[in-house]
Parts: sequence; C-alpha cells; structure tokens
Amino acid sequence: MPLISEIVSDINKLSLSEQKSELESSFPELLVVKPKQERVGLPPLDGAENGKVITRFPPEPNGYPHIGHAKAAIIDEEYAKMYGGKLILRFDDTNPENERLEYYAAIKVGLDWLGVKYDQIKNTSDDMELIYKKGLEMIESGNAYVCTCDKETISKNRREMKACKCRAGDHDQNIKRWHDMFEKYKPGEAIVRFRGDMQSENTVMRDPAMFRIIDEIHPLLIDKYRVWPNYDFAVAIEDSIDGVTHAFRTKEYELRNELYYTILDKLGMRKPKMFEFSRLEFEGMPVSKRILKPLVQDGKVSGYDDPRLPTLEALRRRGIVPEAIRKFVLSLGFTKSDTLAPFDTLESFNRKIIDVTSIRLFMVTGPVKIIVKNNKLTEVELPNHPQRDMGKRRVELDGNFYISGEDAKTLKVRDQIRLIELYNVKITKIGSEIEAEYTGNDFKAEFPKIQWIPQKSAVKLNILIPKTLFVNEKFNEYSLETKQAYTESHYLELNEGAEIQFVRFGYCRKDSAMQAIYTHK
RNA sequence: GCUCCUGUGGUGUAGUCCGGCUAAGCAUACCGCCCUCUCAAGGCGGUGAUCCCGGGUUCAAAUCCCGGCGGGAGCACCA
Repeated sequence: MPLISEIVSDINKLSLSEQKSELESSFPELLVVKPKQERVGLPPLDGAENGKVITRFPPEPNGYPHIGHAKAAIIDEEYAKMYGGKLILRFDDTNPENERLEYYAAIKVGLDWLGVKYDQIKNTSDDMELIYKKGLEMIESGNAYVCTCDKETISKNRREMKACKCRAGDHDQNIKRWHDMFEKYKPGEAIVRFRGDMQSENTVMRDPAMFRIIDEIHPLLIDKYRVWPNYDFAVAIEDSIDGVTHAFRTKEYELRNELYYTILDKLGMRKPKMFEFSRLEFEGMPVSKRILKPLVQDGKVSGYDDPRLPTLEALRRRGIVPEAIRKFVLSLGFTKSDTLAPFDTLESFNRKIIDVTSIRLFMVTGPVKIIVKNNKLTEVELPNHPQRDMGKRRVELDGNFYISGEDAKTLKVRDQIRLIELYNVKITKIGSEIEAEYTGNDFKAEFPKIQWIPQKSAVKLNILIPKTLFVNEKFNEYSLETKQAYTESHYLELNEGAEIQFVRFGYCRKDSAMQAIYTHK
C-alpha cells in the first residue's frame, strides 16, 4: 500500500500531458475508450436469448383498456420484438363476477388500435382442467389444504400469524373437502389455501387463497365451473405452461414474486423470470374502475370515451395517435420509480406526428363581425398546409367576416391588420360590429395576422376542450369546456376523425359535423 | 404499525450492476434568435441538477458500505 501511494503521488507530480504521453508509450491499451454507447429503447433483458423470448400481456376482461394497459402491452411487445420472440395475449378471466364479453372485445380493439400484435391469444379459463389438476396435486402433496374458516377469522389469523385448525387437517379430510367444494359447499364456506408460512414477514406467504367458490355465470364458460383459481395460482401455472420466459407486471405485485416462484417450485414446474415496472397514470386522470365507474354512471362524463378519460378510446377520440403513445411509453423507460407522468411529453410527441398531416383551417371563437367596406375579391385560394403539398381550397368572399372575439378586443380604430392569406385592412369603426377598409395586398410583417371566416359560409362548431378531471382529488366541475366557434365550410368535407390544426388556436380532431375536440396546442 | 420497493434539473429518463473517460447525456417544459402570411412544425442557442441528507471506504463516488429522511405499494375467498 505505501508503495502504491508513493507511485501515485509521483505520477501526480507529472503534468497532465506528461502523464498522457507516458501512458501512450507504455500502456496504449488503457487509452482505448470503451464503447459504452447510448442505449436506445428498453434496457436489455436478463437471460434473454434471441428467438426464445416469450412475453405475455394478461389483462382481466373487466373494463375498458386504458393508458396503463397500453404501457404493459407495449413493453411486452417491444421485448418480444427485440429478441425476435413471441407475445401472448392471455385474458385473465378467473373471476366470473367481473368478466364481461364486451371487455374481451374492447381490449382486442384497443390493442389493435395501438398496433400491438400478438402471436397467440388464449384465456386462462381455457385451462381450468389443468389448473384443477395442479390444485389437486398441491393438496395431495400437502402443499395446500381446504380451509372452512370464515373470512374474518382467516384475515385475523393472517395478521396475527396464527394457523387455524384446518391447516392441521389430514390428507383425507382435504381431499374430501376439495371434492365437496364442487358440490356441497356454498360460496364463502371453503377455500383452498396454499400451505405457506404463517410466520412469514411477507404477508402474501401466510397461506394465501388458491381456489374459491363463485356461483356466477362466466361469459365464456357459463356455469360449467364454480371453483375458480385465484390470481397467484392461475398466473403461475399459466405463465409456466405457456412457455413465458419473461413476465412483466406492475410494482404492486412485487411481494407476490416469492409466492409465484414457490408455487412453481412445489409443482416442479418451469419458472419464468418475473420483472416489475411502475404504473402509468396521469395526474388528475385516474385509471381505476372504482373511480371511473361512478363518473360514468352519474353522467359526470359522457361515457368511457369521454375525452377527459385515460381510456384508449378517449385518447383516440381526443386525437392522440398510437405512435405517440408508443414513443411516450418507451420514453418512460423500464423503471420501478414512482412517477407522475408528464402529459406534456405525450402531447409533444403527438404534435410532431400529426403536424405533418393536419390540414390548416381557420376557426374563430367568440365570433365578432367585421365588414370590409371596399372588398373587391369574391374568391380566394388557401393552402391546406404551410410546408407540405396538401392542396388548396377555395373560399368565397363578400367582405363580411367573423374574427375571434379575442382578436377583436385588441383592435382600435386606425389599426392595420392582416387577414391571413388575404389582404390588409384598416379599422375604421368599432361597435357591435367592426368596420374596416381594404388597404392593400402587400404582406406586411408588422401587421398582426388574424384568421377570418366569411359570414355567409361559416360553419357553426362546438369545440370541446378537455381539462384535468380531478383537481386535488376532487372532481373538477369545469373539466370540460365548450367553445362556440365558426369555421370554414371546408370542415364539412373532412372525414370524421380528421386531425385539423386551427390556425393560431391548436390541434383538434373532428368528432362530428358540428363538434371538434381539442387535442392540444 | 409491519414488510417490500423507490429517491438524478420544473417534469420524464440515461448513466448506478463492473468507482475515474461526464461536476452528469437525452427528451419535455421554459427563454431567446432564425425560418414562416399561425401562438404549429423545423433550425440554432440558452437558463436549469453540489446526482434526497449525513457519515465511511478510496488517490478518485451519482456510482461501493453504513445510518437517516422523503415518496409509493402490499398486508382480499380482486386481478
């Protein structure tokens, strides 16, 4: 050690260039800078082999897909793609109380829209027989038992780390009770429990439920089964038999990893690698069904496609495109840190994508009439896009226009303004209507440039402006603003769903002939 | 309360595993300028982080160790 410090201090006495040249002559290999280049996209997957990666997206068909689903599905797909592997879409439909046929469909539609392509589609409920077999196996091997205690007792025991008498039941009792679950017991009277460790620090290991009785109609299997596996047991079995190599789920499941691996261990089944990532939710835009459902029921929002919501359908209607969502999700990375997702960034990605294809149209809000006294033009051609060749449109004129109230407010008599792409005008009178006179065609940079709509062909339009749904945990009564506006008649010729940039206003998506939804600035 | 996870500019992240090449890259937001008959897009530039705090190890720490603190989650016969 002393020798080392001596040498180091010797070296430190040399100047930087002397050190450098010494290095170059004696140890050139040390100067080679390691590649360490910037990574693009998701981080490499632990233990991933090219062509052998299988991921899965396992939504429960109990609601409409939202941005959270999008994050999971995109990550699942990206990793499968990255390693030339496969993505399985698996509906985790083991609770007939929640599942509905329309949700299976809605999720597929959502993925389709997102452009997430899966290689295989299945339902957990397809494998009920196998799951029963594995359940029985667990009972036979003593790794599970049937518990007939009531809910409260079980919960209390788990909190207090105590075992109940059912845990001590012998093999025959368990087998008999297992069969009784299919016939005799009523819902709530008996569950199969995994024999974990009631003393475990990890509460999920304290003999969690593996099967319970539910007498409800399943959307696919109707009344074929009434003993249903719980999540932990079902995913473990499914992931294993589906050949999943890498499974991803959100952070709140993290404590369940121990259970997941233990179950597979006890069954001697192949174990996928499990990873978790943070949930994606926007500020003031909750994703939870518990919160959204009452909103829809009470009519506080128009439905699951209300543009204020984070559902895929709502995002679509609002004018957010799938590519933007994908870029956005990827920009968040694969991390476990809790984040308040920046909606700004999503909008920015979106804006760049749609800017190129959005037609530019004039639109005025809070319209005020303006009359150009000596107008001589009867028609003008306006370009549909400033850079790209998207054609032109003809607009007929007679000197009677609308301009935005906002713009009108700033005008004073004798002001000169430029009606965009038209001509210059001088204000001569301001009243309930504004009067002006034509002063020339030459473009003058110093004049304010204002968009206009001819009165005779103006199309009445509602602009819906979605705002933050919840402010400080409370429903924001003003979360949806409606603006009365006029736009050009050309609007009527656009397809529904067309993205428009209203000049000096922002991007909007055509929702119907009389309504557009504000996408973003 | 207990257990687990997490903590880099206003925001989201890269780098952290394998300490030096970066007193920290990118994106977004913001501010200028250029371009433009839009407050958009595009181009250029800028402001902004003592890498949660305090110790320690080391010639050298965002990176390793210890101790705090902040945030989140779980503690369901729901996934």
